[in-house]
Amino acid sequence: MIKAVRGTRDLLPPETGVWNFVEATVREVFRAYNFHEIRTPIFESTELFARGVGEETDIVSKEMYTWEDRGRAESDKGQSLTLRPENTAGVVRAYVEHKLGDRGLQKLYYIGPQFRRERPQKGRYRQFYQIGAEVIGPTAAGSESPARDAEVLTMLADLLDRLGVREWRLELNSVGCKDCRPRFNEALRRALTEPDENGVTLASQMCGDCQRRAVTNPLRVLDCKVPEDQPMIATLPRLSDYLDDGCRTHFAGVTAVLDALGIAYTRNERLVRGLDYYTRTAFEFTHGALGAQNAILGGGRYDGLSEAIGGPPAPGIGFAIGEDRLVMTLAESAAAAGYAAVAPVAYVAPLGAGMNAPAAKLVRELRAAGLVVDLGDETFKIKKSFEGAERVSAKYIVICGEREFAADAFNVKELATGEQVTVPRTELAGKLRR
RNA sequence: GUGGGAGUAGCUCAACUCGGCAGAGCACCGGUCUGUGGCACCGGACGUUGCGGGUUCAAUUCCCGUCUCCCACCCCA
Repeated sequence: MIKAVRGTRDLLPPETGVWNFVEATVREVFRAYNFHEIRTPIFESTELFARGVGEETDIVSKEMYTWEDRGRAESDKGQSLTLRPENTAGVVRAYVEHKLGDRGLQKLYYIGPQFRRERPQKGRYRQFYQIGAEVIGPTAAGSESPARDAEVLTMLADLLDRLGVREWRLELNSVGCKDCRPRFNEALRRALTEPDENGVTLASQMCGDCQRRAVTNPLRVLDCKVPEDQPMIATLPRLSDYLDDGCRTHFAGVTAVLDALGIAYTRNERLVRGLDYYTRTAFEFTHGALGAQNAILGGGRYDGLSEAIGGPPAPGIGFAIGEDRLVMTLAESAAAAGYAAVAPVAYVAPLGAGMNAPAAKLVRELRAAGLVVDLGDETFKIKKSFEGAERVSAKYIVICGEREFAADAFNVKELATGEQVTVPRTELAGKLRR
């Protein structure tokens, strides 16, 4: 048997109803904040991700689905293409390519599959779905303002509340900018790798991963979870002490709005993000029901990303929601269940040879009237038609035999009560609607 | 990429310890019941025991390999 490949899966009804509920709610909430949808290609030039996401990140260095696309002619050199591992780089590429900055501040959102070749586990798939949004534009359009960060965070809080997600937590930090972060990085590196009076470095006493990170990416030492390392991490320089005035003021601007709106957050000094492009504001919304993959969504500001891929200065802030994980937290949401459980109002049961055609005509009329109607088959015995109606949870069954079509009036039976009435064709849609 | 657990009917699970015809419940299909359902009874189909190899007269069972899922690390959403 041919099966879905490792790390991919089929989404089946009724669960697809929950996904539709999520996406419909997303579109509604994002629209209220005046975001517009953008759809970018599923694959892009490999170079986009190498430059945008960062050559040194795990995503680019070992998790991408990359292949050589053959050239047009035999002699042409092929082009390296990659299935998108995230969507921000694609959106910024489109922003640059279409000079969207000339139209002012852009508020864009996307919903779609992303691909990373990781070992699958709960809440982690090789094809997974992200819902994301980006605010990006020229500085003059206000793209750098902390008001935009706060607006994005507020929108997310609204979305989670509207979806019925309970017990989410917002963790917030500022990771500094291209000016102050290198200073902090250097201080961190020194603290980790400079020998003390006994000639011993701090890093050498930490776990293997941290010893490696101390050299390659000291920032990541901060979110090490090895218990033995925690006391040593506590002695390291604090990012907040190294933020320059601009970053400090910016962060204060974000929290001032959140405080005024009563949106709860936790300052997490050790929240650093894995993609190179993040600057200043970094955040995560977490949820307890997700096991080790507890981040429902993450995001932050990326003021240098446009330049990194060869575009004009275009500060921005965005996030990505792990839709698979979000749906997991919605298992008990009444709103999602209600949305998913839409049943047809009626099941039309043609009874006897030659009844399929007139029944099809009748059903088409009802559907045109805006009703959700299902249809049986003339070969079904009446018992089987009732079972079919039960199976799809129809409210009514409409019996359509030769007698009914002759009289142009139909027996309508409410399945739950057993109540049955005869209704003329012209009044049928009205009866079913009640 | 690393470590641990698990794969038997569409679903939930037995049988495995100590090798001897692969089973139950639910679901499915048909009938009793020809145009009024849900119940009941009777019957049916249920399977390459994840896949491949080995040991054996005989393997779901023991051994080896492999794949997939789950959990954790890692990473991230």
